Amino acid sequence: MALATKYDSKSVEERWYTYWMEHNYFHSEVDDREAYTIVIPPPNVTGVLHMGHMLNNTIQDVLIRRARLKGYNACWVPGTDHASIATEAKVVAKLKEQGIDKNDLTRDEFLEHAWEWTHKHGGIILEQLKKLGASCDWERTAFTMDDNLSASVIKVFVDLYNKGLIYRGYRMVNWDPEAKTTLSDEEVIYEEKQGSLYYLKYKIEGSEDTLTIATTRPETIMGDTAICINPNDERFTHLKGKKAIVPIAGRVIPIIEDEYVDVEFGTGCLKVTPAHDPNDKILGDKHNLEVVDIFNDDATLNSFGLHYQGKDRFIVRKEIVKELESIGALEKTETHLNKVGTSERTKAVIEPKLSDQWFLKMEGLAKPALDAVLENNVNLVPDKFVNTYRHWMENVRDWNISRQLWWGHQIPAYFYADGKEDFVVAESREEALVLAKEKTGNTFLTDKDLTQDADALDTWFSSWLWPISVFNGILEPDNKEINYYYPTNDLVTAPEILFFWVARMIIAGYEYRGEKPFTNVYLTGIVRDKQRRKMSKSLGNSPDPLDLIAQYGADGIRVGMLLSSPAGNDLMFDEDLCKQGSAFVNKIFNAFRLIKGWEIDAAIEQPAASTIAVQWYQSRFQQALIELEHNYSKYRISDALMTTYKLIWDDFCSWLLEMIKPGYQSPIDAKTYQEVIAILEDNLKILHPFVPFISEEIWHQISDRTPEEALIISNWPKSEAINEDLIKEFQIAADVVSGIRTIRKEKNISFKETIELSVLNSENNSDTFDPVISKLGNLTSLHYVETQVEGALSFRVKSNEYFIPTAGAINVEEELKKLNEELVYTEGFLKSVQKKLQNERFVNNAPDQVIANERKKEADAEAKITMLKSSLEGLQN
RNA sequence: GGGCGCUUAGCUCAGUUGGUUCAGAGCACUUGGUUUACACCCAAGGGGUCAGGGGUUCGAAUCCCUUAGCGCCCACCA
Repeated sequence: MALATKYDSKSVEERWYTYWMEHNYFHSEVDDREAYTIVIPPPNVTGVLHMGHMLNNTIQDVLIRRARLKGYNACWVPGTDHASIATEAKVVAKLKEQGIDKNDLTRDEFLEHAWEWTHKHGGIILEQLKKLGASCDWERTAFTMDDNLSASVIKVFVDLYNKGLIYRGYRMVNWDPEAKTTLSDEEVIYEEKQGSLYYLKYKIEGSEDTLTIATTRPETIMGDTAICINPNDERFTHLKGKKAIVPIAGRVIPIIEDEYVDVEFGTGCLKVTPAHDPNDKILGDKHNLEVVDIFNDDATLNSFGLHYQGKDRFIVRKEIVKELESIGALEKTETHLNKVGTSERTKAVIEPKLSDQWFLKMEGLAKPALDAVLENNVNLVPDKFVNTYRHWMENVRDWNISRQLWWGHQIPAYFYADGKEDFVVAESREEALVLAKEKTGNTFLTDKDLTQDADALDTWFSSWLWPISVFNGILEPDNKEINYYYPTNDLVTAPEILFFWVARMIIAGYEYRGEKPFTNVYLTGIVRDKQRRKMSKSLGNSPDPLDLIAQYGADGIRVGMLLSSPAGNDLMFDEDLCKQGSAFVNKIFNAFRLIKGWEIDAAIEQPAASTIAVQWYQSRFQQALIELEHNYSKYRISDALMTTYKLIWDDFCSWLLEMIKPGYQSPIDAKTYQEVIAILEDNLKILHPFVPFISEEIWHQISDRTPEEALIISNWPKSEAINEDLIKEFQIAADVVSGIRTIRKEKNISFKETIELSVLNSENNSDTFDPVISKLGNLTSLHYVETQVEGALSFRVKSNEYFIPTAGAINVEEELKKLNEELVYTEGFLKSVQKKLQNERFVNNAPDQVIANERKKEADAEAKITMLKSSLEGLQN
């Protein structure tokens, strides 16, 4: 069948993905092979594919496909995350469009909408991954709110509570007034903002004196419960024991002393608002201050805000400054650069807020997870992240795991009777009731007396169990799947979530399996645009991955993404990389077209050039195989790709195929053909992880294959002996060919015009590759001579000299100049080598190998100088 | 403020324990090439004081000190 001249990636990709699915190659079952497992970092269930996913999943697919070829039982578990705050925000927004306010719904009604949304949009991203070629075991697709995964989360919560590790605390947390939930510290982004520092005057009680404090948040004066000075500050000795009056509010508050106050900053007087600043809270606790919370949940002022009640904090800031000014309480305003915490999701400015939250004690849990990384039981790639990891784990703080959201796993704590304080924690309502009866001794308690805590758990409280829960290892800790697939092998994810997720998975792994969750963590970089800006929707600088796939083909994008993305380095994405990727795919396709087009003639003997070319390539291939092994073992995926890229493009296409290519419309001998097909098949195997589609396509074009013979489940090429000498000899031949081409170009001798080559052989080099030189140099003849050839153009490779006689006259001047330049360089080189060798300390200290090399360099240079000199003489005569 | 890391060709990056001409790769660039797989191509080229300075050593891109610039993480003074 005739091959199309253009490679049609779209139809090929659809065809083979369907074929792979139909034959269930991605599916893994427990068997007696060794397992190789990856769990996908679950994308948000309602998310869409972005460039970061593309990079991340391409890498995972490369790893999993290679493992499959290497004979492992490869299992890549896909799935999605319920992403509690992100999804809930989307659902709230969508309801708003329909004129529905979340606050008017019951929890169950809201969840119904959320599920509807999830079913509608959920899993789109997984469909998109299929376009990329991701060979996930789709039968195992998991969701963090699947029944068994949810049950796992609840079981773990109860267990940790019973171990005394989960507690309830009234703490200052990050409050997102827009989403009306708390955020973990990691979800708060600090941004530098130009703000103002306001100097406010407070009257001293019982006198006409005032004191001045500096604050960035004048609206919080309504919550002031003290003024604090440094006891060592002599400026304020007269204030000790006095009281101050809050402007506008008129409340009287104590002046306290604490060394916490920085004498240098502002005026040295600090207003203390325990409800709205973490440090003030600490001061408040220490000095037993009253806590006055002046905000509602949406950051408008409550009744403590007096006439500002109901107004937003930022509006109040402006208005209150005016009022303070009008009553003479504003001394001055200075500009001030400060860092403002904002919500990662809603961008709202975070309000520190005191509230009842659930916490997990981290210190003891973190220890084994820290050791695992420090002792290399878990490897971070690149390892520069180890320091960051250690720093965080050594300073880990308790994890606030409750969120004031509905979408997610509801906290299994049940309050009973009238109290908001008394509760039991249980996996089910029924158990809770039993426990509550026991605890209270009140056997008349009924289900109606129980109220489950309204909060949901932090999303990460389910995803930290992911490598275990997808194999149901929490609910059935001894099932055969978890025992077989766990610990998994590699995790591929972004460094941004090293602590959010990776560290916590390691913690959960040791706590619930007594074992790490994975051995290697490959941290990808962030995908940025050419100006180094992070790709984001809001900047509009992120191309749509599906458009790219349509344009360049999935294979092309995969190559493009991998071409310049060493682990941990950001990837500067540039569509030119995709062009390069699809050019590579095109190159592979055309190499196959060439081979496929050859007519075989069994009667022809194998030409000498072909015999040697094939042997040479086989050794080169083996060399590359070793290099690949090395690259993969270090997770240097882009290097592995580059090794493959150069092997195919340069060695296979530019050298091997050119060496064995029969003349125009001439047939090829059967032996060479067979050999090159075998070579091509091996090439396809190492190409497959990077370009799965075209490799499978060509594999089947070579010959008809049964489903059992598909490339995706074939075997990685075997390693064989390498003929190093042959590779070295070839390199010399290749240099000779290059030399011929250079002369042709310099002297305008067409590449089609045949020429003759004479070799003055001073070193008895092997003539193994002479047929190759003849063919690629387009020579009429190649012969060895004893003396220099006069009236010929010459060049030198190693210590041999090559002559190309020309019809026209030689430009003696030019040749002399060239020879002289070469001579000067070689003499200079020799001099430096000899200087080294004459240095006694070098000869005494350097290893023998190094000295031997220097001696060889010396000898080579001397031989070359002799040759150059005699050439010069020859020319001058 | 504390900690970590980076600076090599126009761009993105390799460079393993200091020692084979070690100063490299890919892309980009320049020049030449149209029947014979591929112009998404072939061939031949140009290009770097390895951020600056100092030191250790027979020998430094590689080790030490220092200066400058950049990045990340943590904490965060109202």
